[in-house]
Amino acid sequence: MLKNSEFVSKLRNSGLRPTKQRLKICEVLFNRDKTFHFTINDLAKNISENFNEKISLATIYNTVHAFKDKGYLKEITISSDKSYFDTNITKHHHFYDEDTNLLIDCNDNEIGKVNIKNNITGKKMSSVEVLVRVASDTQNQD
Amino acid sequence: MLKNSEFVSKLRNSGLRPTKQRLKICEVLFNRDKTFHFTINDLAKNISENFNEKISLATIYNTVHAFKDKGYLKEITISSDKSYFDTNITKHHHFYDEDTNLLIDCNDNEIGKVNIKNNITGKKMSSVEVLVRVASDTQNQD
DNA sequence: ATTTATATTATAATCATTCTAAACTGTTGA
DNA sequence: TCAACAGTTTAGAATGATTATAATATAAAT
Repeated sequence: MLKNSEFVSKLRNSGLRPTKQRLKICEVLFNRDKTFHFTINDLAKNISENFNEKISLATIYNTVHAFKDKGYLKEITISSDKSYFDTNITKHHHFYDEDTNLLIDCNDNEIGKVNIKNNITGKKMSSVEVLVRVASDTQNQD
Repeated sequence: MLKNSEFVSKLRNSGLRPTKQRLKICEVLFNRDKTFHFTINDLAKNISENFNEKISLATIYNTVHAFKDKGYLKEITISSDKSYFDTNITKHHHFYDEDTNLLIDCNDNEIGKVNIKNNITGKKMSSVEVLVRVASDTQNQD
């Protein structure tokens, strides 16, 4: 639950001008109690349906990517045609419900630490992510 | 290292007619000692450069998807704009080298068993996959 | 052989994303 | 305060990967 002036400094601190559009997107994404997952399409729809001001689709793309680059969002790719963004930027894993197409964060008490015994020589690990796909017992068994 | 007659029965057994095009694609994908990763583009290029016969891009898409649906290939999505297919269909995890854009299979002795303590109620886990992104120490630290 | 279902093909259509370049806005500092 | 500049937004066009189309060809069944 951040307020407008905090978004202004957050943006300024990362070299992004606090424009009307970016502040609106901050409000939609970060002015909440809980983190959540969204697609670009979800976000565009949310803004156009719930607010009077219209933000161009190009700006939504630009802003989401800028926020991702600055580390305010994480991207989670489920399949070639489904990309989600996550406002939870801490290290965590996901369940993906194939019946509902919903992503669900894992708590640390749900998936234990992944034990990586050997890394590629000369490389640094930049992330370790687990995706557990789930589906109801009676379908999607393929 | 399978031979042509084996591909014919493999295809017939899964309800796919053993056409010239599918057999050629089988040969390119499965007539090898080691499994490997490829993109649709890699495969199309490989076929057009190394063989006289030309296979339509639509057929390559259709065939790769048919093979995936039948369980002869696994798809690995790295980001929204990069999708790889893997001829290794056993359960395993991956390293992704962000410098070279290369996928590397993990052996079981490189990543220990992922310990999932709680699944979503009423759901069956259909897959558990770990992706470890790596990059050289001197770049891609963001 | 003939028929029927399935597969291939070139090309067109689609759709998400990115590009473009003109108009606009935030910031700086005179 | 206000010009000047750099950064931002915008609508619409361009791109590019994937999928649809519908005519032709091929495999399998009768």
